[in-house]
Amino acid sequence: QVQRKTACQGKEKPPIVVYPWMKKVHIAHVNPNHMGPEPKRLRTAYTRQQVLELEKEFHFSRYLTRRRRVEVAHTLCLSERQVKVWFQNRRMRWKKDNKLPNTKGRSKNKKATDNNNSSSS
Amino acid sequence: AVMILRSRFLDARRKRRNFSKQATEGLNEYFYSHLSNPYPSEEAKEELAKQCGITVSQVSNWFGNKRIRYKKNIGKFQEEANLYAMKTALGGTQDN
DNA sequence: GACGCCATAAATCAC
DNA sequence: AGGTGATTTATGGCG
Repeated sequence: QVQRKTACQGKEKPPIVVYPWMKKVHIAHVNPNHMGPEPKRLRTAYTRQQVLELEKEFHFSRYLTRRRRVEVAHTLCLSERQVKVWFQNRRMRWKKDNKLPNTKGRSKNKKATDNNNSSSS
Repeated sequence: AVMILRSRFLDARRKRRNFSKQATEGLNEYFYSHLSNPYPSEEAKEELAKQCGITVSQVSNWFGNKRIRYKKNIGKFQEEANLYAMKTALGGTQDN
C-alpha cells in the first residue's frame, strides 16, 4: 500500500514516500481514445447568465423544489445535478458569509450582501 | 447584475496577502510532521489558526492547496520536506 | 433511495 | 512568469 521509492544515491535522507492520500482520486472520465499527455479533469465555468439566474433563484428561495429544479436546469442548459450541486455549494457559502463576522472592524453591518435588487439592467 | 458586479469587486482574491513567515512555518511544520495523513481535525485547525494568526478557513484553504500542490509534484517539495523532517526530528512529535 | 450537509478535490482566478 | 491564497465546479460519504 504505502510505496517507497528509493531511487536515490547512497545517502540516508528520508526516502520519497507516497502515501495513499497523494493518489489521484477524481479522475477525468473522457473516452479512452487519444491518449494525451494529461487528461485533466474538466471544470466548467458557468456563464454570467447562468450564475445570474441561479443567484436570482437562490435569492427567492435557498431551496429548490424538484419541479423548479427541472425548469431552471432546462432554461440554463445545465443538468439537474449541476443545479442541485450549485445550490448546495451556494448554501455553504451563505452559511459561511453569515456566521460571526468577527471581533474587529465590523461594528454595525447591514448585511447588504444580497438584498437590494432591481435598479439596473 | 448588481450582485455579480458586487462580488466581482469584493472578491477576496483581489486583496490577497501572503501569510507571515511564522504562519507558513507553523503550517508547514504541521503538514510535514503529519505527512502520512495531513488532515488536521477541526480542533487542530483552530489551534493552528490561533497559533498562526489566521482564520480556520484560511487554515483549511492552506491545507487544501498544499495537499493538491504537493501531490501534483512531489519532487518539487522534497527539499522543503527534508528541511521540516529534520526540524521535527529535534523534538519529535507524530508520524514515524 | 433521493436529498442535504460537509469536507475535500481539482481547476482556475486574481494579484 | 511563477507562487500563493481564495473561489468556483464537482465528488463521495454519511445521516
